[in-house]
Amino acid sequence: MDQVPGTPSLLRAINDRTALQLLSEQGPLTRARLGALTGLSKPTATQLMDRLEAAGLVEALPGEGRTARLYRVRPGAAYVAGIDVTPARLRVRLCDLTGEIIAETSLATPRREVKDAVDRVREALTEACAAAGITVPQLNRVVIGLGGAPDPQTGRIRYAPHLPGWHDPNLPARLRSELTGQNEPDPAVDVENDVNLAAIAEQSLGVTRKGAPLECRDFAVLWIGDGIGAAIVIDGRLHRGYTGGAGELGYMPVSGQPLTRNIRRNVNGGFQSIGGAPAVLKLARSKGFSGSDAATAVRRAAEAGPLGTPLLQELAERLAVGLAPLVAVIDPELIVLTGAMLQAGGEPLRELMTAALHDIVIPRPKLVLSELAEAPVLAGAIESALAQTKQELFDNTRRGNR
Amino acid sequence: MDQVPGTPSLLRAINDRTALQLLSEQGPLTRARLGALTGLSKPTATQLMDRLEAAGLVEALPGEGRTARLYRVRPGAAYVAGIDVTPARLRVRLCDLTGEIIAETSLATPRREVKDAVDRVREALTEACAAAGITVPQLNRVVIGLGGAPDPQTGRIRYAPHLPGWHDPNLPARLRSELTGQNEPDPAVDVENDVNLAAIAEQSLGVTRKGAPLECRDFAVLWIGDGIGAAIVIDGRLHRGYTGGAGELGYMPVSGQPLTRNIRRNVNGGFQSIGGAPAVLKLARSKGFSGSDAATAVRRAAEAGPLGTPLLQELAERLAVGLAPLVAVIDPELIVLTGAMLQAGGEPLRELMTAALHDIVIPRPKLVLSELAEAPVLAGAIESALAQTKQELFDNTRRGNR
DNA sequence: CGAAAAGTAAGGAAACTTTCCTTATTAGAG
DNA sequence: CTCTAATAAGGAAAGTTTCCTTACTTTTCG
Repeated sequence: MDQVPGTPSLLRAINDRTALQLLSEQGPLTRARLGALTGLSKPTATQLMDRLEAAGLVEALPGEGRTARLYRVRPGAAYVAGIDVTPARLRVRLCDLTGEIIAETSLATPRREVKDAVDRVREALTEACAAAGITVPQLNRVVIGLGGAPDPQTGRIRYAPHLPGWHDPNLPARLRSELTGQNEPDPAVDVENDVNLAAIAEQSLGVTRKGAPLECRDFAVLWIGDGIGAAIVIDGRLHRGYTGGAGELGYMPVSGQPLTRNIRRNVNGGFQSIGGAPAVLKLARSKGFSGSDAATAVRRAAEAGPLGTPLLQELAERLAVGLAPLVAVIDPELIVLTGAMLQAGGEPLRELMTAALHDIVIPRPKLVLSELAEAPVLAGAIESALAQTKQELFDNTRRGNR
Repeated sequence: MDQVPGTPSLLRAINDRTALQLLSEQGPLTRARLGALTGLSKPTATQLMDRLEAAGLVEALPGEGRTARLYRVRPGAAYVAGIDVTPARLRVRLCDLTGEIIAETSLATPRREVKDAVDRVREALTEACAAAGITVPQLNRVVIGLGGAPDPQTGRIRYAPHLPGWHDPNLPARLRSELTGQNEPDPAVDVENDVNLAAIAEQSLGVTRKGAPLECRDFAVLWIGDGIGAAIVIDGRLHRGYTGGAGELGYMPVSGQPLTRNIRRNVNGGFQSIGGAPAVLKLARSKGFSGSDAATAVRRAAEAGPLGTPLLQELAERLAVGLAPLVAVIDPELIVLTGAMLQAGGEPLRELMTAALHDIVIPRPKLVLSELAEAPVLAGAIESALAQTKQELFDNTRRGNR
């Protein structure tokens, strides 16, 4: 039920909101242009800008004399951080409200030392903030991506046996309260599955973004790197699932493999036992391709022309078998392929996978390679943090001015 | 982007809309009560009622003198029809705008006579309308449910080999233009998958409805009767998939079965070859239960106590194998079981399925039997038609009064 | 110098709120 | 049983908020 009555002040809230949205999407705008885009009249647009400027969310670009003044979102109105957690290290990226990167650092995980996750996050953030010339309490939101899925009910992180130090059941609460000193504001902290963040990145910056030739609001992302995972976007929104486990295909039973029972105890079986890195590395060796890891071996096969086809064909068929249930269940318009192994397989693997998939299920989604070569998880974390932050700033403006 | 500028008349549209929503959800209301529910003041609520009454959408209940007048949605402001298409017959239900059933008829399909689908729909609707004392052009919307999936792009019906006469590629267009005479308005016609309609019925009237103990906005419906199908509701909205094939699990490859290639030619294999009616009937016979159809055999097993357990256990394990990919992909909060065979299996089968499913996938959704014993597809068709019709009436009011 | 664009001011329209008044019903006291 | 006071409904008038239109001034640029 809409508890919000349609009172006139609701209008201003709506208009302020769309104005800020437009400013952050389309860059600097004049008052007149903003009026045209929102559908509001010139005087109203002026009032609106004055309000937003007074609230500190918007600033005028320095202009000479009485030329049309350009306004933009004030970069320093908020800062956000994205963190990509892998077993080897924590990568941190800091951005201002416009999405400009203001610092990027990396904190390696020392061998054999299992440090508390909260301490490591604090350390990493402090270092990055120092590099950017701001402080941790100035951050509005921190989004942490990792190879696991936080349960929305409990906050506990599941599916992440490879990340020691991240299984404290109070982790979400502690991250929200122990990052800063006593009297300083705490940034909001979200923990999110890394593949989900990659999907957010695809939707705001990648192949499915607005305006791209493959723009779409219903798609899946298949990530195969060290692990296997999928993310699902439905109607433009990420679908996490009730326990946060949507798209966790690694343990899903697949055709051609014997059924694994007592799944919570058995770590083998399911899709990962035919498509996971160890299985693929073994397959590659049996087909005559070697490498230190599966992605390397696959890359060699993809670059070997016809010689690599037997390996790629077998791999494509295995992956299609894992993708088939996803296609039958949600019938996506598009599946974006990413992660080290799929990137390594490149176009040859993509083509073979498409053919193999279309042979075993009835819907025929397009398969495309991700174009986000560089740090999709970090990019998604930043996008997610910015989206949330903007939302909050809009709402605060509204409340403050009522 | 919101192209609608936040002009004051937008407010009235919003308020009119929520008012009608409240009236149709909560039954007759006084002006004062409506004001309280919407958060609007008394005078505004009065104006609003006057507008809606003038537009013919609302009427005052006859009241004596100066007691508080009760207003309700005017039943005759719109009529809708739902049709459940099965190979044996067409069932038609007619309702007024308040959802009251005003007629219900059935049209048997003559043997060996493949009549055009449009003709049969027209015939069925004409008969039902005559019984209700209205005419076909008075219908605002007709929703047709059948065991197949219309492709949203093309409108063609797929996955429905059992319905001859329904494969005309122009069917959607013809249904929209050939049901009435030349100068009469045509009702809007939607063709929808029957399991999807059952899911809509669950959400508005069944176990997941608002206020029910198991209310939820993310769930799946598993339907096993003559065929196998699933429907997926995410964030309260039905997910149909890009080609309309979401939840078509029948042809999905499953663990323990050999992979079926060239799926568009081969009609065997996949989930239906272990969980479909013929396979289950065969299984039942091998376990000593007979019956004219699979549901009957399963019912006997469910009523046989421990004697039936071997059959039910095997059946539960098969169905769990088919459900596992759905759970791994979307991680629903709840799965509603319905359709003749699952209803026949009842609580014993549900329990065994729950245990079998929890043994092979990590998320543990609740499995519940549908409580909609009577014609869920028809109920869903009516609900769907009413929802759409209300939407349209609201918008018309807005436009008309602007 | 004149036209176009940007900013500003004033008056008006649409929607909602608050406040007050009248009228009818209802409950309780005599 | 009758009268009176409280309560609730309906309605009218005045005031707010938000936006729009129109008209005017200032500045830039051809």
